[in-house]
Amino acid sequence: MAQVDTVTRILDAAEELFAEHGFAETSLRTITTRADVNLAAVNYHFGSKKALIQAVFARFLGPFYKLVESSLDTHEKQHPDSILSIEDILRFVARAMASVTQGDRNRLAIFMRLLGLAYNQGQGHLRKYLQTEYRSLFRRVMALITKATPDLQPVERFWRFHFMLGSAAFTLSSMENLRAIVEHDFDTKCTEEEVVGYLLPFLAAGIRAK
Amino acid sequence: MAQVDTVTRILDAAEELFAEHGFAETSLRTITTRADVNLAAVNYHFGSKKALIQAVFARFLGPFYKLVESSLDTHEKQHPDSILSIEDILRFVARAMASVTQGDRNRLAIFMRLLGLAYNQGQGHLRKYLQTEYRSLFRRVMALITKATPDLQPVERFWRFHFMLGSAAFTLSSMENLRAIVEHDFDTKCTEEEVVGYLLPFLAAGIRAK
DNA sequence: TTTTGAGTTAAACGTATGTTTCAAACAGTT
DNA sequence: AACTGTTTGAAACATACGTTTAACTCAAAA
Repeated sequence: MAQVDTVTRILDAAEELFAEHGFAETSLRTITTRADVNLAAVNYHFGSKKALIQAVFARFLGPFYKLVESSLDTHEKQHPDSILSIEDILRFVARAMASVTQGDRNRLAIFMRLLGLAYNQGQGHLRKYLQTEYRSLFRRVMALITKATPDLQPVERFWRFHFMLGSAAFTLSSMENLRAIVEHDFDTKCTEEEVVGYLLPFLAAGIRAK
Repeated sequence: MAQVDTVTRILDAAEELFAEHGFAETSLRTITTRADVNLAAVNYHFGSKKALIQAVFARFLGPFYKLVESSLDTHEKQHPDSILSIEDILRFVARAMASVTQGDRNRLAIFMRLLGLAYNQGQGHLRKYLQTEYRSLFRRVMALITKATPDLQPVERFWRFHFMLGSAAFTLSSMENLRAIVEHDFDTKCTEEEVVGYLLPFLAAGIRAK
């Protein structure tokens, strides 16, 4: 075993490069060079490029999944019959995300960009993967949102959920660029937390519209 | 000159295929085969694949830009001192978009996908092209939004604007996929207009939050 | 000490890509 | 009909890609 696990080094490099350039635009040679690892290592450890992409995802989504689940579990035990507001739900998710990406500032942006890419890039094998692996979490959150918005038609709720997802994925994934613009145009710096602080009320008001 | 202009046939094919599979995943051979045109035609007429992508984009951008500008011009002449509501502004933009894409689903999707890519693909060639080409229109729309939301802090308005942009870009660019899910999960079909009809109130409520 | 097996390495493989070439076909003009 | 500039066509080119191969390393087991 090397100083740092070869598998980990590959995942770290792939994570950054995928978020920066997209999947198809990032070659295994670029990844293995950045990871300082032999080209064949990817196919040896992961089997294929597709599998590597999924592994990059799994490394985020696994902990994220468990964190949301467990925090919802403990909350439901402590407050068995409470109905969470939209803001509460979003805070649960945001807290899990912040916790998973903690340590690396760029990691939230990377996570979101990967999510965005997964949704509308490639021939959808990632979306399929996401939907089958994380269906139960999706359903659970969706059920909470349903309780929080009882007057909404199911189809419209579905769309509004994805409007929220889109806002978050798009904005947070290009947060660096946008923050640079803010600094240039308004002479102000925005922390990551501030942006999320702006985002959540926007989302909550949107899903409650009319 | 052929039955239908070679250049047009290439653009049509590229448009569809880009929207369906993304840019890197669509080869010139696939495009030229679909367009029933010789492989070399792309490099002859456009110079390179990059230039083709920009040309596909320009075909939307030009008319869209002019349409928004002119419809805002005529409105301002007819109602010189009126203040547009957020809904009004969004409707202006949506109407121009619908008019440019003229009912073709894929065209709206690719327009949005290009927009999204141009925005957060760091050093992409599309980004510069978009920013120089779009700047004055962006400023004009932003000024209208400012008048419609006088109580908002400039920085927060900036972010909310991009939250809106994100919702639209993300959702509409993966509309095909999402509509398929809706059809499967809710046994209902959604027209493009219905989705936009869901979207606008969401955005308006979001930017007016609190 | 020998054997074993997972891990690494450099090189090669086959394929697909964007681009270039240059001759042929074409349309318009003289 | 002959000429001219533009467009098309089939083929080749150079390169980059994901993947595979086979020789090698080296620590731990036998």
